[in-house]
Amino acid sequence: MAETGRTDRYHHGDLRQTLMNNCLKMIEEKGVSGFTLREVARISGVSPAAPYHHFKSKTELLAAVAVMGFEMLNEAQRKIYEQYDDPVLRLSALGKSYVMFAVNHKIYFHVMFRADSEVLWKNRQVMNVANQALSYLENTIRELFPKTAADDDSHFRATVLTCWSKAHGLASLWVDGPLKSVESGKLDLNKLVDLIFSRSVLH
Amino acid sequence: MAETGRTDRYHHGDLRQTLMNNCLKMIEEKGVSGFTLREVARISGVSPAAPYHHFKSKTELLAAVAVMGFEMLNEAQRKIYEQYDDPVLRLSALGKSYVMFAVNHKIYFHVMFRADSEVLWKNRQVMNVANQALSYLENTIRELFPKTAADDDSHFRATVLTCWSKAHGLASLWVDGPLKSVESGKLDLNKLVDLIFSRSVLH
DNA sequence: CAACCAATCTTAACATTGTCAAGATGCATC
DNA sequence: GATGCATCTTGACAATGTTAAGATTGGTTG
Repeated sequence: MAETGRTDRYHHGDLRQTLMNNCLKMIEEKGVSGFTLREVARISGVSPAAPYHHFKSKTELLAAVAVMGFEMLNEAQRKIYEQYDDPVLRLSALGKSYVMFAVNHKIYFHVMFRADSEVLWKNRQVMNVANQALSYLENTIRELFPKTAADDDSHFRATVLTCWSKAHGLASLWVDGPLKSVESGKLDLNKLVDLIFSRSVLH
Repeated sequence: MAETGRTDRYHHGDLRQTLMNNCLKMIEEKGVSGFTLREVARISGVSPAAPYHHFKSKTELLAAVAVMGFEMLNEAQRKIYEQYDDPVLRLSALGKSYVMFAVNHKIYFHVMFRADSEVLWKNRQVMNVANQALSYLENTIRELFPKTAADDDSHFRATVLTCWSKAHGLASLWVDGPLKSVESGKLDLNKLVDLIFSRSVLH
């Protein structure tokens, strides 16, 4: 890999952002497990210890990238949310948007849901921003299942999860490998997503 | 961790199996990313280089565990397949079984779909055994969408993927963390799975 | 029974990694 | 111009994945 991001000799300027960018670059080339703090530092033109002034550990760098990814996802979901009025249309559009985000930002999706998840989901910032992403889906479905006073909302929750599961499952299978090898490349993702989310999504 | 599996002084007997067992034990305690070849060797009462006579690399140990997991999943799916005659009932039972496998064998599921997937899915044995797991689902859905001669089976494929996605998505969200923190522990998984797979699964 | 052989295990070493402590450097502020 | 704080470096540490070369074993063959 080429050296990137070096500006001065000593001080850097925006090392934090540079590290995150080169982290993504490296994961793209070598995979999540091939990602190395030392090499990211090397590529950023900085000593192995430098990143520790911006991130507490290797995992926290990944967490920061994950947060960035969730913010992008949230932004996409928000746009969809505001674009549609009809809850049903909105719901399928949200699902499509979710899958498309995963496909168009594989590396982010990897880091968000794959890399070291046991540790990742203990990070509060990650949890908060992930919760926000979920809220768009919840609000949309809430309109379809208005909460009655003494109703336990298990039906509501189940619907939220069904929708989330379909989107997340398809995204995971597509991005994480199985689908690529198992179902080969014959499938048109666009058509597929349409089919999955167009037909009575609620059931 | 305690020392386990040591029998003789030099020769071991079934080191291969011992390594796989202790690998699972270690992942259970320290997570996938905390898993270490050297410590697995240590726990198994063997030198750091010994595992290399049974697995080409650390990743191939994980691949072997993944294969074992898929075989267990296949076995479970096969039983369900033979237990039900009606394709619709069979379908929802297969989905339920898939999720239940993930929940009851979290560590296997982790290794099968999480750990180092970029590398894992290049292993042929993994691909084959994963394909077999998929076949139960495909055969069941095929009965519901009989193949007409010149029909492109995009509808069939989409249905397969919808079902797989729902099951895999729910399993992933449940096992991998997000659901635990985001939706808290208020949900009864059994009820949930019933709800998701009982209502017109095909749509 | 003895000699051999292939499988299995060990010891020793290598480069690399994540991380930390101590010190150097530069920017801003008084 | 001196001071203080954030930022970066150097140097070190233990741990890891992996390999090469040699020791040990049990089974097979003469």
